[in-house]
Amino acid sequence: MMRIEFRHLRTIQAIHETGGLARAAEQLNMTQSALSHQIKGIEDQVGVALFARRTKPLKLSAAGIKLLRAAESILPQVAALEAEFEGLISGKSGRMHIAIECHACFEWLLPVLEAFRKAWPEVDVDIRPGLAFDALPALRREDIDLVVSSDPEEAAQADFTPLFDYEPVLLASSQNPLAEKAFISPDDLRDQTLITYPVERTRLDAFTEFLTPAKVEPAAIRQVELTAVILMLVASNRGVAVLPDWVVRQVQYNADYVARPLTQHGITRRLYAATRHEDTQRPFVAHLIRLAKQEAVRMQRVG
Amino acid sequence: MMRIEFRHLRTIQAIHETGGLARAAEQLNMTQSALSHQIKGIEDQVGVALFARRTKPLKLSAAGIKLLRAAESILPQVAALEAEFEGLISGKSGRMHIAIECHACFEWLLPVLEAFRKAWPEVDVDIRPGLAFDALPALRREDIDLVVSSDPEEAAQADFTPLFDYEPVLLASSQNPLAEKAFISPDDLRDQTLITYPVERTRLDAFTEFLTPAKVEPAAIRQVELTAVILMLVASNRGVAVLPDWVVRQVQYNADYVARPLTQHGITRRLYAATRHEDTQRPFVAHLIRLAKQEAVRMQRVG
DNA sequence: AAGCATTGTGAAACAAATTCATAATATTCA
DNA sequence: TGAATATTATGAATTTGTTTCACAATGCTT
Repeated sequence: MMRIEFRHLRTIQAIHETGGLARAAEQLNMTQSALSHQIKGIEDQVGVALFARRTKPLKLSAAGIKLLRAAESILPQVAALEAEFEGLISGKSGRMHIAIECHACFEWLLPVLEAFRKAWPEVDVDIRPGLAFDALPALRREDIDLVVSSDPEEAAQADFTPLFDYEPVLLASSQNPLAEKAFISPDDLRDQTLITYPVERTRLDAFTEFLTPAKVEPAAIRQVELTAVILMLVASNRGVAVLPDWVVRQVQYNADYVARPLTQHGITRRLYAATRHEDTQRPFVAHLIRLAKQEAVRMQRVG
Repeated sequence: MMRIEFRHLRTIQAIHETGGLARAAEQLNMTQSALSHQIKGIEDQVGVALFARRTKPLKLSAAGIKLLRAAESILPQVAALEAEFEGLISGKSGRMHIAIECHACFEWLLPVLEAFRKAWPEVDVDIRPGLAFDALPALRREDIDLVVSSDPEEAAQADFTPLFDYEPVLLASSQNPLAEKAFISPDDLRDQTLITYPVERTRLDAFTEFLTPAKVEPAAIRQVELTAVILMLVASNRGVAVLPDWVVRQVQYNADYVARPLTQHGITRRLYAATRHEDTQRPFVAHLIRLAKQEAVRMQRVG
């Protein structure tokens, strides 16, 4: 059982254009006989005559005209699709869905994406919230294409490209007694309210790098979504927070805060872009990572 | 070299709907293996991965989604086309392009077509002017589907179905001397201006049935397109005309005209519907002819 | 009516899609 | 983690569909 196929649409269009089987056949690189068989094929299948047969230069019948109209509407759609695929192959277009484990990174990432969109207008860019946890498996299964993370995992078959180093620092109101100290020790937080983003402890530098190793628990924990709100709460001395130095630096003009290193010599963390191995070298992926690094440098200078 | 085919569109849609090769295969009455080969086929052809392969219930990739979108747009168009063909096959739809050799028939045909359009809304109805001459060859080559004619030709392989008989009569102003006569002889027109439709003499009853056999030429001939204008000119005694009795009857309430038979016993002509032999029995063709006869009967009663 | 241009046809050759059987791989659950 | 289960992949054989070749048939032109 033969159905209408693209071949038939191309054939009917070619016959109409050239006004004859033989010429159409030439245009399609086939024999005239093939086209004759082909037409007979669909006519038998759909049960209507596509051409007026009494006339010699074959002429479209009413049904044939309907088919031609369909061809004229459908074939360009397919051509457009193939052009899109062409873009995917040549690397001009693609998808760049990003997950950020580092909660504060949102503000840094936005200008990066803005620049990226200008350079790669055909790439479909998005930040996927909600999968900050389990981002690496999602990366592997192609739910997303890039993860901003500070925990490179050997196991995950992904490339971790370093973006920039930062220092998690303690941010406290200048009214807070801790403002007196030159640096902060874990014990200093026993009687403090710690304000964090609403994510697991294992994703928070304050715990993974500082409190948990020292087995110290703060007096209270308060979870807040927005960086701006955290800063407000700290300013009014309702708690202290651990944030990347560059976040702090961007608000330091405000005298209500003080920033202090964690431990005597401070802690240094490194942020990575995790990508699937086969993607890392793709032009627009590499470009996004480059832009991200540049933005990081610019950001460090703000201080 | 394999191209994108409808089969691929149906496949990707089915896989998306059912969420798996095996289930999609069942829906399409194929084996899972066939689908696996099939998608491998297009992927090789278009050069992009349509599915994320690391995951087990196969999931569409960015390119796959584009293909799915195309499928969702294209497949309904094809379905609609096939439905149209279905209509053509079942005889509910079709084309009914009509040529009228008989110039006066226009007014009689219009109400017929009005009724016909209501009964067969899916049939594409039209009156094709301009090919009043050579209408029978056009019928044979399927340029048109029905010819209203009063000259059945044996040669033309067409069916001539009688519609109704009429009598061409002479129409003259009541001021005209001919109004005194009980019937008209060819010689009576020697000193008259004859008003006719602008077509060849061989298509005018006045010549073919009356003047030409008698080798009589009127004093002058004036050609006018519209029946209403002919009537007006006759009323103001600017000439005489030969028109079918039923045309005359429709205006006879107007005392300015008189109608007189041609020759002592009058001339009788018969109008036919010519159709291609293979079409004559098609339901909507037969119906149109029936409607035409009915309208003719109704029209004769007006007098 | 003859000649030319065009379309149609059947058999053979060719190309492609599908199946069968089974392997490989991912996911789930204990 | 490993066994069980579900899902997809693969190769060879088979089936199905398409194209070609050679020539027949038909319509068109003069």
